[in-house]
Amino acid sequence: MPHNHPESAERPRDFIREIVAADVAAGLHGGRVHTRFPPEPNGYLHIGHAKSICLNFGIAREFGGKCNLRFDDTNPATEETEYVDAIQDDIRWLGFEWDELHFASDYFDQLYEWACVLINKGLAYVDSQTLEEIRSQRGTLTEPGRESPHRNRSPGENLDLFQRMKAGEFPDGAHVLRAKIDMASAHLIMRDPVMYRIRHAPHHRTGDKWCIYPMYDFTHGQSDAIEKVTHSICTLEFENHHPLYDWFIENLEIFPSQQYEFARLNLTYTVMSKRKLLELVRENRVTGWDDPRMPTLCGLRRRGYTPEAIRNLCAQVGVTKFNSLTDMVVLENALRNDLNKRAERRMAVLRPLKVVITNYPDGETEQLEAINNPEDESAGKRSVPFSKVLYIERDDFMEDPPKKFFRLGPGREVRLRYAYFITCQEAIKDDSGEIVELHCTYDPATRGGDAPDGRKVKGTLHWVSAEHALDAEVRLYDHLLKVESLGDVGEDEDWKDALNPNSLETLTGCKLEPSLADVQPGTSIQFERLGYFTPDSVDHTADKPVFNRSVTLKDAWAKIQKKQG
RNA sequence: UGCCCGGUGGUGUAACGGUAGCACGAAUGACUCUGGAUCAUUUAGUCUAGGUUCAAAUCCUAGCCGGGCAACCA
Repeated sequence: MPHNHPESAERPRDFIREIVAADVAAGLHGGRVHTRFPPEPNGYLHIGHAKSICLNFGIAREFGGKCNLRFDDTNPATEETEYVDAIQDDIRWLGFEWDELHFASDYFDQLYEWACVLINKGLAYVDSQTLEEIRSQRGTLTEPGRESPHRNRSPGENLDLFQRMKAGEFPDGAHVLRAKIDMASAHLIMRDPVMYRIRHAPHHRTGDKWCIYPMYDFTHGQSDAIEKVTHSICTLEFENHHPLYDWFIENLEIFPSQQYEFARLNLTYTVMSKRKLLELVRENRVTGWDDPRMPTLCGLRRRGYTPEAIRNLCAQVGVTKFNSLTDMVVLENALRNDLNKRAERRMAVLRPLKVVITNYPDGETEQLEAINNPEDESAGKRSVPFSKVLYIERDDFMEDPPKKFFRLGPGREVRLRYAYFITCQEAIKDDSGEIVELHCTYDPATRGGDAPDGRKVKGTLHWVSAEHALDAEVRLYDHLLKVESLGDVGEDEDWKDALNPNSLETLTGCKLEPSLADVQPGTSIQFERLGYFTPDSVDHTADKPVFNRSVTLKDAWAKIQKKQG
């Protein structure tokens, strides 16, 4: 069976795209492809949603089709306009634009009519039992359920009751509209599922118009049908709903949208449940939905992640029905790969150690030329001031260095990047024995960083001139969780005990090279040898710079230490 | 115990009855004014047992393991 899609040969393929391609080839719906992304506006989008967004919008783009954004807003208790706005911002930021914007709540009138259709067909009835009664009759995994005493009410009676439910004659919970399917079905979901419940609650869009609200199952497929969605792609937990999805469409005789399920994205060391993320926000475990430790799109954005990196991750993980757990390093690598090509380099010292160049003239300053991005010549060059007193990273000096430590130690010579070779002559300590300052000498002949005699050094350090340095706060982020997966947490334990207590480390008194004064939020910069950083979009000001670490650079020395340590 | 869906190196995936491939990780080496990047090499896999077939990761059967389902949530 040959594949005749040469135009799509290089695209990432997956089982859903193959189905779509086959449907197009077969001329289904005239070859039209229409998808939708259907978030519930009860929280912010996270990177798991990004996978769904890339899939749905990506397929539409690749097959010349359309993709709608539809808010699945059938539960007035949890949904808010704040989320509606944020979700749209995040989708656009990720790089996608919808063809049509819809709200399931726009279909409430149509849905009500369709409920009446089912009542008239004898396929739906009003049940007046309590929630507990209905629950107790549902049966178990192995035993069939029992039929409600109201199951055989006449269509006329049902219609009357349903209209009065809508008219607001009854309090919450007094009645419910149920589909009349099969209380003995092996599919629990088919045991007369609830279609409508009474909720005297204002809705973020329809206000007080309704006091009955349709359930997800009685909304989603029909919304797809109304919009003539050809491929309704959702995550695995809706697989069980598939027969019901089809049942409503068939019995209503409406457009036959087809549902397909794929596995949601799971990442190590983080949580992807909206409920849990909301818990972190409400309990102030994080500063908000956009806390840079959060896996939300706004959190990742503030952290310094780029849309490209997130889209690349989604392409790399693929689309399957296998319930997988993707290593966080894949995401981190996607960011490094993107930023390595684009981010300009600067020097910044996070934990400063003072260095005095004893043989350098007092009061002199010279400008040294530095390359902005070795991966991109068009990024040009800049000058960096050098003077007698500098800062280097505390980690770059060891009093008693092991063999594999290539940096500074007593009597050792290293290169200061773009500047000079220096040799450590003396480490000055305070009364408590802590090293407070290094005295070094420099070799004037090595200006720029090369020795005319061909002498080599093992290490190159970043540095900042003390006199010219900018003071800054730098926030270092680590995993939200200290365990790979919440699946490792026992059911009797509080999942929040798995939160990493060291997920944020705030450093003050960091020293930046002066050119960093101009960096605007939204820009990613590599601090050489340290990682990629970005000004914090909330707290950064020119007077008081605040940088977030997006991701570290790969660190071979740290790896050696870890292996030996 | 019922129903639905899955199981390919450490991780994520490809192979559509015909050479088990790719990426990430890991390891080694080269190069390097970032212990970054880059380049090269290596590592390691079809859940099990039967069956069909010239040929099975792929089809069939059974088992094992994992996920989901008993909200008036989505």
